Amino acid sequence: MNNNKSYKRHTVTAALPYANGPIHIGHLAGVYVPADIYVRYLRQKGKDVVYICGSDEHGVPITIKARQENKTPQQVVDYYHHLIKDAFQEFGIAFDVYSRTSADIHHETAAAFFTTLYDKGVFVEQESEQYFDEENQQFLADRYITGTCPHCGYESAYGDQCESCGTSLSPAELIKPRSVISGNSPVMRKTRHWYLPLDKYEPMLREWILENHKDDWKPNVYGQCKSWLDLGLIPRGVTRDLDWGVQLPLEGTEGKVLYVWFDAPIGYISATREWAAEKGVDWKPYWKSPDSKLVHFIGKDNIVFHCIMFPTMLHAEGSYKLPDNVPANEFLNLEGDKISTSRNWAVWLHEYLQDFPGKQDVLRYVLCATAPETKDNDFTWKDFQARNNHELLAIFGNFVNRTMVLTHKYFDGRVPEAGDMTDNDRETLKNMAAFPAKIGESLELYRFREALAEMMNLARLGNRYLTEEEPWKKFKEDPERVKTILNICLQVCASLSVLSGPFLPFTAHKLQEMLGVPARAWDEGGRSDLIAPGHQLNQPAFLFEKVEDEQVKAQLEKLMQARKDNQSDEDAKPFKETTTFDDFAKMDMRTATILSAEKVPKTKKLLKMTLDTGIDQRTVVAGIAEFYNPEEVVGKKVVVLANLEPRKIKGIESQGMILMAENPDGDLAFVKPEKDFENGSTIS
RNA sequence: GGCGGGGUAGCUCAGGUGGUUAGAGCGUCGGAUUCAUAACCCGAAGGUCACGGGUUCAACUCCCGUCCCCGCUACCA
Repeated sequence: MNNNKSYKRHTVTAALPYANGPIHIGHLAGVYVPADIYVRYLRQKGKDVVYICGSDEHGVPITIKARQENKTPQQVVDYYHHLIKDAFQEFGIAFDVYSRTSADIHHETAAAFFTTLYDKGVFVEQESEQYFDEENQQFLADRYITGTCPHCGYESAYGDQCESCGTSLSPAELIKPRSVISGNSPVMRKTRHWYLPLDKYEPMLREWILENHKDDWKPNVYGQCKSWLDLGLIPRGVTRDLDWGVQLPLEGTEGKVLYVWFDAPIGYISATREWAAEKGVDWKPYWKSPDSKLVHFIGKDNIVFHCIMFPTMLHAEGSYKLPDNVPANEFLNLEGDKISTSRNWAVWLHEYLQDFPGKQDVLRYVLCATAPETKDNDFTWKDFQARNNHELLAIFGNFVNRTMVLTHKYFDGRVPEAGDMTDNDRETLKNMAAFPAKIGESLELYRFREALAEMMNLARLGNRYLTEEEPWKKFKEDPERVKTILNICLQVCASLSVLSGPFLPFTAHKLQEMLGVPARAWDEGGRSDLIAPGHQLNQPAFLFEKVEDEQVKAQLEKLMQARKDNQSDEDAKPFKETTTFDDFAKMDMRTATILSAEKVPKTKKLLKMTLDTGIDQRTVVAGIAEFYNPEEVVGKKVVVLANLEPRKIKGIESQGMILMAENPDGDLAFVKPEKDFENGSTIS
């Protein structure tokens, strides 16, 4: 049913990297390495395939970064676009096109896409109130508003999230909001936006995903989609008030752009158009013809966009086909911790290429072997070393080297002719012939780890055969026999040079040069006549070198340094701005005793408590349930901010706030008077 | 709290419409070997398949409950 043979062409996309930082091993293992292996395999199968990627260059974070660095957004994306593009290229990720969303062709494509949907009446138009900076005459995106976090009191919280306590916010919740641009307090003003009514397309999505792709999508992808569909979809805004991005192609909408999640996936289409124009072919069949297979490689954080929103857009547009598969991977950790750009806890591709020149294939191998296909996985440098030294080098490299050295020693590097075959010879050749189909099957099911292990089994087959036949013992009495043995070993080497291609392109090429054989199609990989008798081999050279302990140690030290730098940053949480005595005096803080406490149902963090303040009894809700059980809290002496404006939380009115101390690890502890004062005592 | 994914040998992972001794690679130990980058090859040890119930002639595989990890989501005065 999903046999690749029934498809005329393949359109393969890899998630567009966001151009505000470099690429790290998590991106590679999750998306680019598997996608690259898949594409190289298809190409070797002789398929018509286009491999699409590019930089995602719009959105608010880039404009913020530009402002911080005193640059234009274009300068920021130019820098990262080239850094990313060059690193991919050097690493051997063989995109047919690596485009960018700031390119003209993308602006055109995305605007036209929007117009088509607009003309079809797909969108819902709605007015809402948003913060507006009067001095600069512009609406403020969530990230452009800063203010005091209502939760932790941090004074530089953003409109969408507080970076101090991690709470997600909406701009209206911020206390004392300020515009990041002018520093002024913004005002609420009406603005108009366009929404994609995902709810209307729910039946289509249900049938397409839940019924048609029950069996061929990965469980994590299918499950995530089902979860979204069962929760019920709601309209999603596709426009934003911002001056960086694709302008809305409508009259009177200056200052409005497409929201990035609408804009970015269209980037796949724009990139395809760019490629097609250069090549002089028609791009449309790659996206619109039912006999094209469309596959999106992404990480698990992108599932909803690629399985729900983008397909809805394509469907609503009307002339596109929907993706055939979205093989999303889980996440890769590094030395036991989450990879984090802001904490600099990562192995950056451009740094790896510097530290390990010429070792692209080693990283490709390790990342494929430990790819988080079914669950999160951990990358460690020790594992990197072991896989290089004990697998790539000891099994693959060593087999090739043994064969080459023996052939040079006994036959001056000329391929000997095979004579009469023994059972073992025939068995070995028969086994070898099965590899292209076996590996290919795994690849077509997106089981890259399995496929890689199978490829290595071919090298194992060679090693076993060579050891069993012991040509170094037989050469004196029976040189004719040795000719046959080495001929067979060389055929295995030649097969390896074909079948390792998708996984280890640099190594495959090097091996082909060493053997003096051309690149071959995938299905020729198991043949026993890939290298002809009498053919002169080149000198043997090592395919892989040992990774030494010192190199591993250096990488680990680099990471430890990052961790150290990071910790010292965190410990030094800066003081807040100076406040006035008058402001302080406005706060009425009292000692109180907790009379009763219970967990608020259906929440993880909330505790509902009754306090005796000495003056009254009141209800307070606090987010401390992760640190205190209701039972252990009762009877505790606490300090409460008693004149804080009451607020409803989960339907319960909270009349005040209990003062808590928080350490750098995020642990909470009650603040309480040192002596056991009666309830209602004032704090000043 | 709701939802999704996952918890299988020291490590990284396969597996199964329920059925003889639960698999692989790496690591460890032993043997054999010397063509090879002390590598290859052979063999062994290692697992109450997270935990507790249930269904069954039979469960790691199905059902119920619990715990732990990751993600999405709600919540945090």
